[in-house]
Amino acid sequence: MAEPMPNDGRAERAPSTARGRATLRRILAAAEREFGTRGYHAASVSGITRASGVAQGTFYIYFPGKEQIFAELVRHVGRQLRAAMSAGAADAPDRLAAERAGLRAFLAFLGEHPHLYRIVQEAQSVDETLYREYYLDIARGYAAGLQRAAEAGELRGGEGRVDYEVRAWALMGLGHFLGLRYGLWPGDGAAPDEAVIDAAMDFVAHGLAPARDSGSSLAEEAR
Amino acid sequence: MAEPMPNDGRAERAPSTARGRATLRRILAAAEREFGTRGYHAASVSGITRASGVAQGTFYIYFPGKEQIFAELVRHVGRQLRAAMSAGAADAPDRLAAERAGLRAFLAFLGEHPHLYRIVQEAQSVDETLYREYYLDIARGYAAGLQRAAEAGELRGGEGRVDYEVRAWALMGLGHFLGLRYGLWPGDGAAPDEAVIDAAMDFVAHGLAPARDSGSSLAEEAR
DNA sequence: CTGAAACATGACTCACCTGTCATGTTTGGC
DNA sequence: GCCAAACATGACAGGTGAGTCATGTTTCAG
Repeated sequence: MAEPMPNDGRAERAPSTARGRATLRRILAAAEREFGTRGYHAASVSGITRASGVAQGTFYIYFPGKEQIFAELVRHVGRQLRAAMSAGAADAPDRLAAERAGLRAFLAFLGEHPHLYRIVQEAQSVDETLYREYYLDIARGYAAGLQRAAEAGELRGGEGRVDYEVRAWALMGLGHFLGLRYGLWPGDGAAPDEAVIDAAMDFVAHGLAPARDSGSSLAEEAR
Repeated sequence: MAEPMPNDGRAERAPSTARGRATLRRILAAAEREFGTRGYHAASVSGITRASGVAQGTFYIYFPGKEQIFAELVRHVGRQLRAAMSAGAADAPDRLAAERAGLRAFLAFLGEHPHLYRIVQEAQSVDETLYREYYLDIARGYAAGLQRAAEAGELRGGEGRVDYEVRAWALMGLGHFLGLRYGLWPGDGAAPDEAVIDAAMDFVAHGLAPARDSGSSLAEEAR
């Protein structure tokens, strides 16, 4: 215990002068570029200070260290992404339409800001807790929304809390991987987005099982 | 000649003596532990050599550098994971049952070897190409399998190549995220795996859309 | 106007790590 | 049993980058 904690005591405070606020903004902007293009480990604090035209020591007036500014950026990108998706899904007539609009907005965001999403993903190796919280947090609201929609008759009902949570994670994973494949990785015969979205929503809405309960093999194989 | 080329000419060769093979094995085993527990960047070649009881220089007899042994491990873990999933799904009666068995095997693998999957995921920030190839490769086979199953009437048919590819990516993402949530991240009210698998397969089979006909999903047309 | 607090500087310290190389030691084919 | 090739050693060169600190400079409330 009692290890030398570098980032102790002094909680982060907002700068109190206009000059301070401007400097902070420039540091954050430079950090976003630096982390986004070079990745967490290749990025350097000196790179950030150089790019923002600020001295090495100035950085440490605003952040205890490299990890903390990174965490700040991850949370910031998360807010942006959610805002974009909410905006996209704002006036959908029902929940399935909202899912479609959200997926479209997500893919669009990745296409426009690939380096921002990269920052979020890097959190996985830089600070697993941060990454976990990022998704646990989204999942909570997501699952609740799905349950509400089910109770409103817009989706098939689940059998319990777990069902909605699982669906939320399934949908997040689905979006994430389609985002990787069609949003971040160009070429390789990437299909036009609308076709991808149609195919994805067909799956989301109806699943893989053959049409109608033709009594086919819904094998309830035990263990 | 005499240009100082770093990792030139000499391709990686298998050791020709028993001693060499043993040393290589020990280095790989230590590297798996080192990368798996500390992560790529915190891991060090010196850590690997120390843990394997081998001198610093010996490492470079077998690998050109840290990145190369990491890539080797990623591919190795990939093979293990696929083998485990194939084995799990081996005698499934139909494609949906195979999906269920594969998901179960995947979650089990993560639970048993969390640090191995971590290695694969780290590839994302260490060598994006490696990561991309990992999934593109799996997706190819996956999509083909889904298409075959659809043509055999075990799944709903898609409208074209894109549909199957999208489904493959959707299913990989679904598995990945359920793996994160229920395989790698303990606590937080993680549900028992069978319940998770049931919920996941219900979604995979039927999607989210409300049942159109009045037929309750509880009615099981047993034959 | 003034002085204390906020902000800024950048050379420097310290820790760490990769990859090399000159020098041994072991192996196994013949 | 011999010897060339394979394998092994570990000190070290060379590089990087995070975080510190003693010393300025700017701001703004009073």
